[in-house]
Amino acid sequence: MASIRDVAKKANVAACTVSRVLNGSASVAEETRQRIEQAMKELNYIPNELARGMFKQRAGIVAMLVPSIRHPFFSSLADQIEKELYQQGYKMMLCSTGDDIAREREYMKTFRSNIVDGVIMGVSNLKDEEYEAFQKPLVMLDHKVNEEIPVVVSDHRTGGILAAQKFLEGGCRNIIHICGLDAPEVLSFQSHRALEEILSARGVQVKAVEIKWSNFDFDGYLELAKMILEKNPEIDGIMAADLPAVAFLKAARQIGRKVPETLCVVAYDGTYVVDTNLLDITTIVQPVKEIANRSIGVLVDLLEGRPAKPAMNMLEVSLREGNTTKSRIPS
Amino acid sequence: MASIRDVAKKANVAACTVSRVLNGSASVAEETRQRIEQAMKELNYIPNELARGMFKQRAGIVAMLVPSIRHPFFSSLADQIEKELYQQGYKMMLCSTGDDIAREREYMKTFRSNIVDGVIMGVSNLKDEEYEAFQKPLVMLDHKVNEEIPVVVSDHRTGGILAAQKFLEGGCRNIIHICGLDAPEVLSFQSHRALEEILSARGVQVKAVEIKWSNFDFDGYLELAKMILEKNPEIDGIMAADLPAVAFLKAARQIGRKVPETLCVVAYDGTYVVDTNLLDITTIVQPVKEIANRSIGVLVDLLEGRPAKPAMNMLEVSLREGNTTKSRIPS
DNA sequence: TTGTATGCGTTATCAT
DNA sequence: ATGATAACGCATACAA
Repeated sequence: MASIRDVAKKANVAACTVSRVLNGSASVAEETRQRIEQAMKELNYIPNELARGMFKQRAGIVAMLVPSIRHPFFSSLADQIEKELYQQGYKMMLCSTGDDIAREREYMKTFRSNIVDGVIMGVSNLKDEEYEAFQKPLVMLDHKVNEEIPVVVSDHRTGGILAAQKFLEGGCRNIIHICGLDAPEVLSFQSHRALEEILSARGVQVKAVEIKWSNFDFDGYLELAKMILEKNPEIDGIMAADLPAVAFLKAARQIGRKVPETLCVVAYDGTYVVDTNLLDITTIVQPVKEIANRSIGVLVDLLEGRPAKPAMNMLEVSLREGNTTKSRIPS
Repeated sequence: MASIRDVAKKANVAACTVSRVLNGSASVAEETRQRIEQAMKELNYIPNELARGMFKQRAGIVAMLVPSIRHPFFSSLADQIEKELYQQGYKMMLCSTGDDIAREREYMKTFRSNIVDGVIMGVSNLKDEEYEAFQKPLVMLDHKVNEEIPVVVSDHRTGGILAAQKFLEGGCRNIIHICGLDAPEVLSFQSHRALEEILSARGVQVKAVEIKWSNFDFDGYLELAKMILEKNPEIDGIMAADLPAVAFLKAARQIGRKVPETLCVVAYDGTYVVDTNLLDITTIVQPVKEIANRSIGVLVDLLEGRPAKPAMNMLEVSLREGNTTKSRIPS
């Protein structure tokens, strides 16, 4: 690999002059510039970004950590984030933890070692102190650590409210919500709070069933769904992320439960998994594009030392009405 | 950020002694080691990988370039590749081109600048010379440049043969194959060759319709499918990647075409998009895990200077039989 | 066992 | 307009 000094030698100048041509950082005589550009071409020279990064204390890379790259929500989000980063002149390093705490911790350690400039955390199973001890710009998704670290999150409370209304309209009495872990800092759990608040006030039963996102095994979801529906015939409403929601629809069909007549299903996320389904699924849609845009906006501001925006960034969800829920109670 | 010299100062030793403790590269007195480890802890020291990489001429990062991170096939593959890389001690940098040639070229340039050690090319729209001029280990997916650059590819010819058999069994007479571009170096086109060879020998019409992978817009696929089915009522067989295949199934249902009675559909890839469908879709399955394993095996061998394996790595596809095709011609 | 000197490739500062 | 020098943080060869 040709270095800047090889180019300098070939063009009969000092290395720093080559550097000046490279960066346009100072005026160089036209004739000298030509010689240097010629030499760069002949040597097929490309600057070493490692050395550059070392000098500038900046790698030009942002890491994103997710539970699974395959997961449709995270792959859609990562796709958008990469696009945003590209526009801002950064590269993305996408890593996945498989929801394994040790791997998350290990990656966080790697990220501190100057290989990346900042991190988007799409997974967060460590203790708050560990995020607070991270000494670089960090943006958390769906997880509030404290008042300092920026967080980008969908308005899950509204998501829960919208879903609750659908269940009420459908006259449902026994709801199961397939969801993530319950912890005060896990903001997506707000959807469950809202659901429960509204529905139990109307005497509707709501039960949470916790699963891990990274157990991203559709057949497993399908078995779970079948088991739940068979063991609990009184269940008449399901809220779940796109993938488990689809699993319930498939399970319902297999055991002969009619949707939406005897079972209402609301999917949560709105990835292409709902689009590709033959049914038109009622869905709470997270604004993936806006999440990506806001996350990178906040992170790049931090990276480039611009004034900080508010730490809490909440974005609107929307309801897409399909026919896996009933619009009105038949009277 | 504490540097190795800060640690050295605190522990009253020279920097190289700290380095020795870090790497276990030479014996250090037990008491000295303790002092150093203590100092590292107190300073919350983490080695600077940029500096390390600069010295070692190695970044510990492998790039993967794909047309779209969202695409279920590529996100599944990227997920596996990341796992394989992690096991081998490398990080992955995942980038997408949106099938834009300029972006692919730009990324290739970035990848040469010592920021990554090698590249997995999941997209390849440049001229062969550009890949040949790349001076680092490269593994191409589905694309043969020459006899030197390693390529990992599914046995698409067999894929085409398996599909052709299904169409023959179903008595289909007019097939449409939704596929990528036709070029000698694009190996996935072999499936089309095989399909045509076998079917036209039996007097079955086969027509190729080219689409771009990155136009990853399900509604667009759906419109296309509806248009094709309505304008060509004689069509009785479809082969397409998972996503467009599902679009055809949805379109068929919308315009009242019966599957598999009057329309057979074979999906190609076998991502979870077919799993999540309510129908049981006949599918040619690419061995994603094996592709990832072989790709990284070959690449890491190159990176670590081990003897090169054969350049051509072809992996077996399999048929998963569903009920979007007929098993026997009703006589 | 430990320390000194040097280089990896780049760029900023200061000098000419 | 151009060059010499030093520094970024680390790891090696060599010396002590």
